[in-house]
Amino acid sequence: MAVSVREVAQRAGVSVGTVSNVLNRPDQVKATTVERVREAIAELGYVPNAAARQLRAGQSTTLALVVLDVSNPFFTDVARGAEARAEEAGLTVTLANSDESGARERKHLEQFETQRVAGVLLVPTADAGDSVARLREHGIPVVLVDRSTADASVASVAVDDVAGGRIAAEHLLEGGRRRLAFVGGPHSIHQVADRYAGADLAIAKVDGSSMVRLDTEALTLEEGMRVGAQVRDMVRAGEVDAVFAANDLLAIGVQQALLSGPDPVSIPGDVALVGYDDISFAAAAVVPITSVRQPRRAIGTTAVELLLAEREAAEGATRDHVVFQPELVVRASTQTPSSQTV
Amino acid sequence: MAVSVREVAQRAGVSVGTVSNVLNRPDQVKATTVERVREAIAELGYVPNAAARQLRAGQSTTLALVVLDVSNPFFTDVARGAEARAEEAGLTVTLANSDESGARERKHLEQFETQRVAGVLLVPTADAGDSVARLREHGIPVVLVDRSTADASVASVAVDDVAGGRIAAEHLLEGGRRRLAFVGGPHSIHQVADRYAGADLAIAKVDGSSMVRLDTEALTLEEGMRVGAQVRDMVRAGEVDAVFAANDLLAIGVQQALLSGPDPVSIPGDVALVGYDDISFAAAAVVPITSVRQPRRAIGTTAVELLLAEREAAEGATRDHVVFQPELVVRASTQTPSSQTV
DNA sequence: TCGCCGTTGTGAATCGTTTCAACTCTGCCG
DNA sequence: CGGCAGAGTTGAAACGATTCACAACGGCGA
Repeated sequence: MAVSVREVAQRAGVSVGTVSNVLNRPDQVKATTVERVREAIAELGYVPNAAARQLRAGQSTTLALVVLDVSNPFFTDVARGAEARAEEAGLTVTLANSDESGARERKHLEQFETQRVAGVLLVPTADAGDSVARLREHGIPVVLVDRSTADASVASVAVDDVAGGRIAAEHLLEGGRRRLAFVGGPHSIHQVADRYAGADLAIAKVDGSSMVRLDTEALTLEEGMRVGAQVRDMVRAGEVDAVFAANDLLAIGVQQALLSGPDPVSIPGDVALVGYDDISFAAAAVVPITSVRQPRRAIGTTAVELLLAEREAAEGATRDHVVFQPELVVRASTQTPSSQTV
Repeated sequence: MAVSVREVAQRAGVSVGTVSNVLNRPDQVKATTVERVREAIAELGYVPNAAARQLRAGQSTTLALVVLDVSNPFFTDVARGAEARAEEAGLTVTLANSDESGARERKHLEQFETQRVAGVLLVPTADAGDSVARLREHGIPVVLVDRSTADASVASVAVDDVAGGRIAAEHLLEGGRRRLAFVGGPHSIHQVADRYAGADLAIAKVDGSSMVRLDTEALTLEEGMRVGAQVRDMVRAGEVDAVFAANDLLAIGVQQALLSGPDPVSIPGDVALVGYDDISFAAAAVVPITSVRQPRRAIGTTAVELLLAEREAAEGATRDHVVFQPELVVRASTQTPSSQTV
């Protein structure tokens, strides 16, 4: 059934070693021989067996990228960046989804370990520590993505979420807002906690400003709408004049809730709104939403860079920790009341 | 470096065959021996090598799912369904993204062929024919997803897009609308063409009804907004009283365009709006959008079922072609003008 | 004691590729 | 004409797990 090098060799009248050479170092083989072998390959429809190749090589040419949610555009963009850079290095990327579940994450990582992947790019859940240690003990390089870790021995690439939270809140404060609401959760997600902490820093610097925390159970549109209904009442009551949402999905949900129903509140007239991630839906919302943009593709490419470096790195050497700075993209949802046509 | 069965065997004082038996048929090994081997495995941190296993077995236990766009919720839901069913069968699913490019699709399929995957679930681009034939010649079962094919010899699972288009248009006509606009494109995507054709059937049955075709270059939010601006003018001019968009992203874009700017038109007062796919954004839009729902998870699970059947199937047997019927989910965007508070 | 059976364990062969030391040519120099 | 360099090719060993024909063992009935 299966066509192997042996048969190709026979057909072309050469040895298996030569077939292998044609496949991997054609310049070391005489042109006419290359030709003959190529023909045999075509005639027999030979396809190399990746498992055998890998067995011999000791490891695969595949990188694993484990993300928290494949359907989140943030992660798909990171994936695209990683794929592009990996391809340059002759590697392939496979995508896996942990759905924020530690158990699923562990299952995937075990799976990847049996496959002897060339490396793992991991957007870790809260309890990834053990799995990561295990992988590294077994010689599989790991790069943590979107998370700065205390452990200096494992490389990471992240975005400064504290800074992101700070610039978002500063922007609102500069626009004259004083009564902020932070929509996000669960706070066990460190990105959420960091963005909140950053915003809190900004609040602390401005007298008379305050921020109330409205927790969500997930970073979804639905949760945004749920909390948005609450926000609407608080805006009407004058308790809140600005909302900072931990991501754009929440922000969009909040906006939908604020704008729908009888007697909607006005954005940015009654309340300003800032999101996080700058997904395309944010720009395309009814009132385009100001958002904090992260260099998504760059995160992916950098993660692969770090992984490649990791493969050479000495045992105990400390690893690189790249931290990108986020950027505020200002849109209609945070125009200052004064500049607003009422 | 690498721990193999040999070392485990030595440590446990048994032969490699026994270690293999402990791993694969523990019930044929005496309990105390199992125990001893398990301990050795744990102490050495042994992890089986998937490549070696696969080389011996002749094929992997991985299914490949190639989709047009990973970030489209439709496909991620299909993937979830497939994963769930595959897991029951002891298989793993890896996800690949063709980005609607025939070249990328081909590259992925070649890659999967070298990996000797257990099967391929393919959401095909226009020019997938050759690749599919090649895979099947080489003994890799293929199931086409989201596409009914003329070729009876390859299994497929699809949704009846013509029926979907028809029920969408019928719903609009029943609501008293007569001047429809179809927003979608390119029409080389068969789903788009089918949905249009289905809507056309409905139009043909109702005197005095018409449908104008507004082409887009892609099924994206941005394209929806672009065409939406056009639609707004046509609505104001009384040329259009209903919009049927080829998918929800377009519908949302159209809605944003209709509602924003000075002097927005009213939905569903001035114009009704129907989308397709029933993604969560559709329900969560400012005016919740009526949409055609497809049984997404079921598509995924069924695709895997067909693939499993395919593996047993005789050479020349004809394959199953499962066609699901879509379902209309009615929301505020198509309330009839009469029942509407003006 | 012998033969037989079932249970448990053995180890060599196998999968398809890559690697590498060794070999064969060819042509050329001295 | 012997020796030699270099290009081109060879073929056996190795990677790690699985398989399977067979061996070892203990128990049991005759």
